Amino acid sequence: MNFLTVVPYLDPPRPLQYHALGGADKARHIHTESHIRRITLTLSNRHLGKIFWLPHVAISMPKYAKLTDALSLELDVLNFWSESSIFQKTLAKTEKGPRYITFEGPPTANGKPHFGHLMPRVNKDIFPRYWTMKGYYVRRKGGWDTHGLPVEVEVEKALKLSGKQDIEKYGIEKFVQKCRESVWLYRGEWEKFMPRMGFWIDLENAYNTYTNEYIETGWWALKTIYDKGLLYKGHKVLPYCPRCGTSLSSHEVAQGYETVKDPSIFVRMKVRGQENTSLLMWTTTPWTVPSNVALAVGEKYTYAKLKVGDEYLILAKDLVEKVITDKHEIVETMKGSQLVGWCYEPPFKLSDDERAYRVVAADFVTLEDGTGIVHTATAFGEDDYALAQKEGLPLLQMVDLEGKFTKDFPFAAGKFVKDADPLLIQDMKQRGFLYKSSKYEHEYPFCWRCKSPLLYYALDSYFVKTTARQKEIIANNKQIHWHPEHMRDGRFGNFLDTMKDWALSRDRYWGTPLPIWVCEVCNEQICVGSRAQLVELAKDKKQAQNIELHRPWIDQVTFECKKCKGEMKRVKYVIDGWFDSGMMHTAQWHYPFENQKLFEEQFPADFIAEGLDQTRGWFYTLLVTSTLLYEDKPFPHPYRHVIVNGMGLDAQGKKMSKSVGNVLSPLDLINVFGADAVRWYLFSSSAPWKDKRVSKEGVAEYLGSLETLRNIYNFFALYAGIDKFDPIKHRAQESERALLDRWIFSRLQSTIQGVTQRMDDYDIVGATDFLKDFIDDLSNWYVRNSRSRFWGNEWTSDKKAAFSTLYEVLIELATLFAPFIPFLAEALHLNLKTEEDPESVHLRDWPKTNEKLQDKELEEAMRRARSIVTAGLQARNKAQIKVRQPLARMAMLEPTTDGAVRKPLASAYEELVKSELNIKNVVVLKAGMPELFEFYSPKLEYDKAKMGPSFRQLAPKVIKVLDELNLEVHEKRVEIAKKLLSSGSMHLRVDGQEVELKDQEHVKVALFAKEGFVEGAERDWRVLIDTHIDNELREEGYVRELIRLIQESRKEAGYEVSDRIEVFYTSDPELQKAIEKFSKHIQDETLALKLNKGEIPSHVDYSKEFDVNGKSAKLGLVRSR
RNA sequence: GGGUCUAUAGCUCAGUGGUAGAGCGCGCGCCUGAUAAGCGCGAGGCCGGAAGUUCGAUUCUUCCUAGACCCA
Repeated sequence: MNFLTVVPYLDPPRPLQYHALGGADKARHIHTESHIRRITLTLSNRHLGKIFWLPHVAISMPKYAKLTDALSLELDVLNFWSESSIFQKTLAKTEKGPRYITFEGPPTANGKPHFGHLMPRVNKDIFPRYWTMKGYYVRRKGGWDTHGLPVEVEVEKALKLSGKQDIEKYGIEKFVQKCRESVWLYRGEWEKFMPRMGFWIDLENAYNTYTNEYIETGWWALKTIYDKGLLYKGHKVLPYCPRCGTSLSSHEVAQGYETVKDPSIFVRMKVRGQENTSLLMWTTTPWTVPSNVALAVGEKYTYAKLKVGDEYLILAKDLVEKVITDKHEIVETMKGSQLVGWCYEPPFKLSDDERAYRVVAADFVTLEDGTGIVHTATAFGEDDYALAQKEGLPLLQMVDLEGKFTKDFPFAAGKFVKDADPLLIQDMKQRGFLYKSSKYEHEYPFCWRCKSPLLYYALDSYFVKTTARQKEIIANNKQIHWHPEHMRDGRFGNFLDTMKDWALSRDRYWGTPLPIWVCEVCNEQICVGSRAQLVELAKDKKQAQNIELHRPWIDQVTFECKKCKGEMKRVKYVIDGWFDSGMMHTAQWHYPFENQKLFEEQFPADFIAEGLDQTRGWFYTLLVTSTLLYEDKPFPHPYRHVIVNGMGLDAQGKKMSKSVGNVLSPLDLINVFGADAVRWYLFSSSAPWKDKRVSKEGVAEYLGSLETLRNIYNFFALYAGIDKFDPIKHRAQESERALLDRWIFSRLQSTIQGVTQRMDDYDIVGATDFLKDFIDDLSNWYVRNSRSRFWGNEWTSDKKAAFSTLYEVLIELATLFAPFIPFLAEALHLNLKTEEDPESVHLRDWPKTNEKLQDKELEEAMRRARSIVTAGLQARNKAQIKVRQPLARMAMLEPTTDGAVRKPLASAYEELVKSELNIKNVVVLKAGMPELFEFYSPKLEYDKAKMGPSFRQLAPKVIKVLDELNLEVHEKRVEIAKKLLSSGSMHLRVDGQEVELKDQEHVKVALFAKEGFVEGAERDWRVLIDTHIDNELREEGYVRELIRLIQESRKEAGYEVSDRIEVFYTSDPELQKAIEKFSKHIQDETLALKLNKGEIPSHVDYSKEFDVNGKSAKLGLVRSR
């Protein structure tokens, strides 16, 4: 059953493959990757002459093929998916089903995919796969974020342009064209990366934020918001680069902080009406002093009036010692609130406004630095600006957009502000306003592009009045299920609580143009909400008909003002790119212009996923736009569940960044371990929202379960292949299933239940825990104990049961694993499925728990059996008797802890325990049973603390007697213990007096392993093994050892599992006796047709001398034909 | 500077108001018709630091330190 013919040569090169013809299971793959240290070419002799080197050629995958190399497996599976259109088929299958909605947070394809893109995408893949298998139709429309400043910046770099002047010189039209091309720079990489990681997404129908349709929906939204009165023009203080002539986004500002020394000046502000008295103000930006309009104080703080020399200075009392180094005395203290309303004389009086130059209260005043009296220049700080709004202060703007003083300030007109600092300081000093000056070290933002110091600048901007709907937005958020939960009221909730209006406009080129036209004459304003409206209003309708909605073309469209017949022109702005991506819930469908039904069906999303850094980004913009637009829709929208993933850090826990050079590309990892391994690592290592220290070693640590899964399958495949197992023909009836079979089925049901529950709760790591536990049980208990059941020659009902069970478990397990590791799951399924099964594991239905097969009692009983085995192995370990040496008997002490009657080991489990521990008989001991003392020796344990109160001065003597009794011979102690247990008390004669000691109260019978026995314990089980080895046991031990040695030799000789052999041997006489006695058994076990005693002939394939439990033997093997 | 999160074994992480667990790694041993596997045992931690609440704190509170993210 081959499912594959040719695998295309995918980038990067697949590893060289050595393929031995004559058995796919003998194939070995060699990687050049360093993680595989050992290269094994242990091919059997027969194959050695037939090794072919076949670079880049696929191996076809027969039924029950051995799965070895994850990379070729995944490439094969990718090929299968694309050739058989499996993704499309999963969609077709569920088309009539209920809807499960996800949104794709669009990436920008002008950067290469990195690890930060992989992390949310594995989450965005697993849930759609899961819900699809549950019968839901999960449309997975892709999307591209193609607008915005980052794109412009990339293009500027590429064209070596710097700033807006350069761009305009270059030509906006040409520039915009370049932007449009630039966004697809790495599209090819993205289109390779996403499928390679196993991410199923519909890229053919992906939305794209720069299309006219997408923009039109944006316009519709803006118009809707405008009509609600929530779009307005205002001022915003923004970090601004005077050289580039643009404001910077917060992200850009964050990149450019540097520690610098700025002047630190203390300035006297002379109080009006008070002789010789000044408020002492502090600032680190002398150039803003001319624009000062107010001083801010904290109402609650205490301020002190000082006499310094012959003048009076006022500042916060707590800062006096820090600031005033001259001799001084406090003459008066007052609250900040008492200062409010005072007027003062500034060094530069440039405003005639009577509201200027007074003291106001502000809550941003701190006593950290300065004087507690804060310089307020309303045009140059966000706090200052807000204060001006609140207090009605005038706006004094002495600096132009190039960062130079205007002619309104003749003293330094035309000078760049930073250059004017020394002049201003000098001037204030001369005129007696400067109290003192020094240097101050602090963090200050610089333009990351040109290194100019940024100025905080009040600029015209259009705003969305989000604060008008703050209550609704918060209420909406309350209904959203955040994972982790603390996001809702923590980081995200706090952000909503301190929400500010959204500064929407950008004085840039490549973005959705703000659809507002303003009359040049009368300032009449129109917000356009559609292309149709644009045409209707345009002077040149033909021009507007098919216009490209970007700058510069859209700027050419003008209207005639209905009021004054003047010309209306579009404002020059484009809008924040975040508005685009935040509108994807609607704009991806070009709603409301088309797709009405589809939109209603696909809104809101059941689930979205993105990184923690999107808190203020996508999570916020989606929520805000949706809350503002859809006031009638029930909360929550536009998403119900959101999984926030942490960041990808390097192995040292540092953020990955290009400049540090610690970036690990996702493909680097995938090409070493495969996508399944990377996915499994991300799913199972820790909760999604934890930061991940990503490294090859880290991924390798989590390979365990996957390798075990592959090994289980390979075990099955080996025998299924040899015996030509047919799942239909050899299917065992339920009644034929053995205890172990019923157990693993029950465990499987519990696992299905657990995984389903966790996945329904969006708890991925919880789901992987269930899967890991099951894999462990399946491998270490089911397969381990069932091996011999797969070996028989005849199709007995037990063999059928074993094969059927493991087969059914594996195929169900592949189904459960499918959303997690889609490749390996698919490969397993392809190898296991019958004609009746769907062609892909991803077309299967999600398993349902079959309660009939679930038996909690059975699972618990098996746990007991396993505990006993563990305890038994522990005892063997202690006694230093290996498992291969059979032992006569073992005893288990039935647990009675907590008074609860523990279920003993049911006899059905006895065989399991016996074979695992290689022990012939098992005895169950109950407390109080006389047989106890065949294995255990009793001692009397006493509690000194209780002796005193009961026996007073006799107590020490009673203790002494008890100690002596404990030194008696075993038989004597048994006698005492029996008496105590049967009568509940014991009588001692001490100092001529008779005392009675009560069982449990004064003394207890403690049990210790009798000589010749060794104890082991696990959970509440105690187990004793009889270490006595008689001759017969010793002989059996020899035999078992010998069998193993022959098996090992067979392997060394390179024989097939089913080859018949002939054995030659010479040995120690004692050993020889045993061999003769058990020859039939040895022959059966090793497929030996003959055991020849005597010298090893020279023609044997293999011979070696061995030490068999201290006796020497020499073996020689020949294959019989 | 502010907010949120994190800090537990060498590594990656669980966990609990009663002084701690898993997986991997390491050491020792075992098993082998799963062999690039499998099993058992063991060593390893004053649960980031300090203070408080409490009979008792790794767990709750506060502060500090370090890291991450977001905001300034």
